[in-house]
Amino acid sequence: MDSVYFCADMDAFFASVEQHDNPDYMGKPLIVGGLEGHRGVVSACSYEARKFGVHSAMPAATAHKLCPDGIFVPVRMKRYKEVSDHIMEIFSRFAPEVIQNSIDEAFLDMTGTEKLMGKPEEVAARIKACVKEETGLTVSIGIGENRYLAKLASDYRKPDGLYQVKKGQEIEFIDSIPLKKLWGIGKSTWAHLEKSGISTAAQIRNLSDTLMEGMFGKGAAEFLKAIAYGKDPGICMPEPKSRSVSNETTFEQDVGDYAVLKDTLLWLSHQILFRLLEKGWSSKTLALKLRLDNFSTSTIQITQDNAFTSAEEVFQASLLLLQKKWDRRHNVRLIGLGFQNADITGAGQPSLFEDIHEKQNKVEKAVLKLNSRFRQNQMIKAALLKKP
DNA sequence: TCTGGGGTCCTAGGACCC
DNA sequence: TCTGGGGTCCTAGGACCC
Repeated sequence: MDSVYFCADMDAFFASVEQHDNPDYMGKPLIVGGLEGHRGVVSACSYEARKFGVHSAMPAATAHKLCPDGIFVPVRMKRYKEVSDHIMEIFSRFAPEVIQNSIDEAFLDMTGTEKLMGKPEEVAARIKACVKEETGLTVSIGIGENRYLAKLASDYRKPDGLYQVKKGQEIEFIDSIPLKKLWGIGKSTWAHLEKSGISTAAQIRNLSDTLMEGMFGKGAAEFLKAIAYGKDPGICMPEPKSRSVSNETTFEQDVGDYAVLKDTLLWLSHQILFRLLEKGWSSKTLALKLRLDNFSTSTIQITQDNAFTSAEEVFQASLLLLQKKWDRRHNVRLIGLGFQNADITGAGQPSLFEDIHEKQNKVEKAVLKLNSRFRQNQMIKAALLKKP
């Protein structure tokens, strides 16, 4: 039986949600994120804004220069998550297996559903109509015999696209897309390819495996070979090999004051520990990330024998890492803290003895509960306030 | 232009063990 | 005295994606 995959990818998702929620923004250049006077980048923008050259990940200042009359709004992640959950639920009505790949994108395994559901293109059209009717948003759907082709196909006719890579036309399809636009080829790989005189997928197919390996290393060579033939290089892992939880913050002005860094680490320690506990995970490895005023970035991490159990413990460890990594010669632009290699089995084995952090752990779990209730209260309050 | 925040995977080298 | 091969764990950095 032939495999059939859909990749469903929302069009300009954050910007479309904002336009839908605020009809005044419809048809206008709308930019989410990249607020004036702040350090930051554009998270998403409407197709009207793209005409000015604005795109996501663009620095705020550049976006303002290119599109001075654009409407700039802050990111409302909670709202996008709500809409995302609704859309994923819609997908699950049509597909036996839905793998969510990001907030606005999912892979649907439609293999073997044709008798029950109809031809792939017809089902895709029904999904698009359903999403449009229930959320007012458009989604582009790509269809292919593997997830990689489906992913590229979802991008092929954006926005509001529907494209199927037909059997036997995989190579032709790959060759119709500029090599540097293929998923998985970023800035560095493209620079490397160009330097090696490679600019098309056909060239990659024509080079021997040995030659490719010599130029790019085994892993990258296999990846490039796979995608040049339109094969799935492993675009989404059903079970991630490791999990992490991290928070980071970029200061509006670079910081040289140790006390400020210390305060920020205290805050970050609570954030990441709460989030870790909320998920029911545990971790023995704490990582500190620093970005200095010259934009150089480095990390340092430590692995203990036992999982971290209290924010105070995390905080103390983070201070040690900071002392090791920061020589005070440069001010700090960004500081971040994260747990690596989290144990997600929930078996986060409590130590044999009631250790000194045990009490604190209990306190923090209680605070965590309070916190989530507090958030709900805040939401309720906010909702009440909004009513005239 | 002046560069967010949250993730995942890979690589290479060192330590340590058998 | 010189020196293997494999495995695992850990670290730091890098690449890429949304």
